[in-house]
Amino acid sequence: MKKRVSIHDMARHLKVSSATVSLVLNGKGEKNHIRKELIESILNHAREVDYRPNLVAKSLRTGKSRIIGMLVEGISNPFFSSIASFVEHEAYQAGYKLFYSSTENDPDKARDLLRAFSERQVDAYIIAPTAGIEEDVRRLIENHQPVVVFDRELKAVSSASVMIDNYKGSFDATRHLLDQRFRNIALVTLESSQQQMEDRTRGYVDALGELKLEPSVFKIPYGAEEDHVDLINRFLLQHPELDAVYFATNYLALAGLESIRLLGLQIPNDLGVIAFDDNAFFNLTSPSITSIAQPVKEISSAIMQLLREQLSGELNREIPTRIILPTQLIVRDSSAQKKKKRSVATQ
Amino acid sequence: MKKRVSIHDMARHLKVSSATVSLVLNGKGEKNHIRKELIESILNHAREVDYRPNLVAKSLRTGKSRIIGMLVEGISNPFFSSIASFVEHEAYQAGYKLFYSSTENDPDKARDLLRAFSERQVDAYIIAPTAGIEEDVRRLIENHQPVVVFDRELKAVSSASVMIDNYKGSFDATRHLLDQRFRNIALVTLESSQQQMEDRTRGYVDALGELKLEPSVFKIPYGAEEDHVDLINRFLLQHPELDAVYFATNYLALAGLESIRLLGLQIPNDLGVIAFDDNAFFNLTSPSITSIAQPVKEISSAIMQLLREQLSGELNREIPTRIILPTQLIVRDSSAQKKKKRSVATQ
DNA sequence: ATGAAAGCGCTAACAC
DNA sequence: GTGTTAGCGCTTTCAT
Repeated sequence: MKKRVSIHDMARHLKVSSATVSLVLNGKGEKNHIRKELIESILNHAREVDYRPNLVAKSLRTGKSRIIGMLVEGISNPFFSSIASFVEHEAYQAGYKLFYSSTENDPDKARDLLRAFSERQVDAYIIAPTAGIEEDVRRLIENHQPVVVFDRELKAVSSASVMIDNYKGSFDATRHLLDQRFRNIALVTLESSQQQMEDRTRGYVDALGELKLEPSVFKIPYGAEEDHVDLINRFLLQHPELDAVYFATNYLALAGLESIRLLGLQIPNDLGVIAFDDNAFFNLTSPSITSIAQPVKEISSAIMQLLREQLSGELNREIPTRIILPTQLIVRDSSAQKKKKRSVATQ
Repeated sequence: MKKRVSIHDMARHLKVSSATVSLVLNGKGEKNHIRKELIESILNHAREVDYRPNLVAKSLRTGKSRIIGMLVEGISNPFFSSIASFVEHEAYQAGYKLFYSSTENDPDKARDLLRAFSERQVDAYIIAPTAGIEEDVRRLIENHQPVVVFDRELKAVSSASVMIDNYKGSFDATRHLLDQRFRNIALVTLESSQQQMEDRTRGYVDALGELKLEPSVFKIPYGAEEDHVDLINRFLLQHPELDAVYFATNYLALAGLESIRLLGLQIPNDLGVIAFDDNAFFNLTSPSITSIAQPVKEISSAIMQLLREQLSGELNREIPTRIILPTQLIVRDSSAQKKKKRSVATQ
């Protein structure tokens, strides 16, 4: 194994001091009035021996790592993986590497990963928080670490954050179903106290409330993804009066569509469908699926913008910035206007 | 900002040496005959002040980081994100963190990331290689770094690797279409010299060859995803003789299905469809889509197994292990037997 | 215009 | 049983 060459090895070889080499390699040669030719020869030699700085040593010395740590719920969730992908791209341009990891909604794992990031001296944190890590995030902020929270509000922690307007998105979606003459609309959501899920539920309830309709909320326990289809099957069978279903998040929609297929129900005639979170495939199913799209790209840019402000230290205000982005209703065939017949029958 | 407490701070406070603290904190107190009560009080104090070791310093000292670096093509590709997710889980159990990053199939970015990993002293590498980084990977292996390559062979570099049998998977898929009486089958693939794509093409060509049928391969330039649909549209319009299409990778299938929808073609009567890489949605489209599934979970386990062998240093053989996993053909409606009429008409 | 030296926080060999 | 010490590779101030 060729031993890694260090700055000292090169200094020795060139008969200069390691300080000189360090300065030159960091582009501070000019500024420190080092001879042009010396600069040249140091640069050349470094190239020759394929010098690779040891960034661990550098980090230890400078306290910086040029790494951003990102915590998401699950990287296999397309919403998070596409955000990660956009943010990574922008971070890369700004000279940062992005390291992401999944919490699987487990506060212990989340805490553990946060700790791992902190122990590795990441320069900033992007967090889709899971309930129960309020204290840990608060501590980061108190210690003046750059932090941006997204997707879910962390109640009782005041941080820079990028959210979408879950309430309005949900209200509009429900409203759209009502406009299309659906009247018995169920919401299938997660049994979880996540703020964004509560906002979506409120939006749904309020939209129904305007027409004095009763909500019908089905809460699915978090985890146990393999049971989702069964649970939804059972729910739909127990509620033949329903004429539309609104799925509050992407994987519930997936399970729900599977369930509807298994039960042999026709969309939208037997059951209208709308889903929170758009998906490339919603355009390809028959019928295509109406959805509430989150502005993934805008969310990513907003995250990086808030992060850059903090990293550059420009930001000194005590009130952290909060960016709230609108969702977009994408109307497709699964919410096509109900035929009169059944609509009347079920009233 | 509460200053981070170091091992020295604690040593000073407890009036012992930092070495003692270090030993105790690393669980080597017993072994080094340190008094039970001293151990206790050190542990207690550490808890009290919420001591967080600086792993950067630790890494610098030990040369280890307990980090595995993983390079994938794009984390927003469900194939890679689900592998990442499984590997992360297993790595976590083994006490390693997984940091992943996307190459976007750009050799420069790949090299850059590999370098970033190496500069950060990662303990092992998992690489879905892009063409052009042979040298860099070879160098890692020469330097006795644990490396596992997956998804794509790196010609001319001998490394531990986990592959799937692309040739056979592709052969079987084509064979299946032939068995279903399709005769004019096009392959839509990427214009790329990636080994796995070539293997898939060979499988397709050979299966057709058995019936002395001519292949029809359409190669799409890499990148420019927004043009994929257009390109496929044009290809399909120029080849009305086709009765089936085989998409060589997941996002091509996505674009292809979109194109078929836009052209108003009926699957499978106008056009049979089969796709490499399964997807949760293939079950939900109408008709459902026949696919060749990669054993994602098995691939992930195999990767970690090979990595563990190398990390534990058990493995001294010169011939690196190569694991090849089978694919699975999942027959759905998009490849349902062709009706006689058109099949005859097009001959 | 360049070098010497201190030190980032931690570990491990060796003293005592 | 516990402390001393010497670095890991790098940056940066200060001296020359």
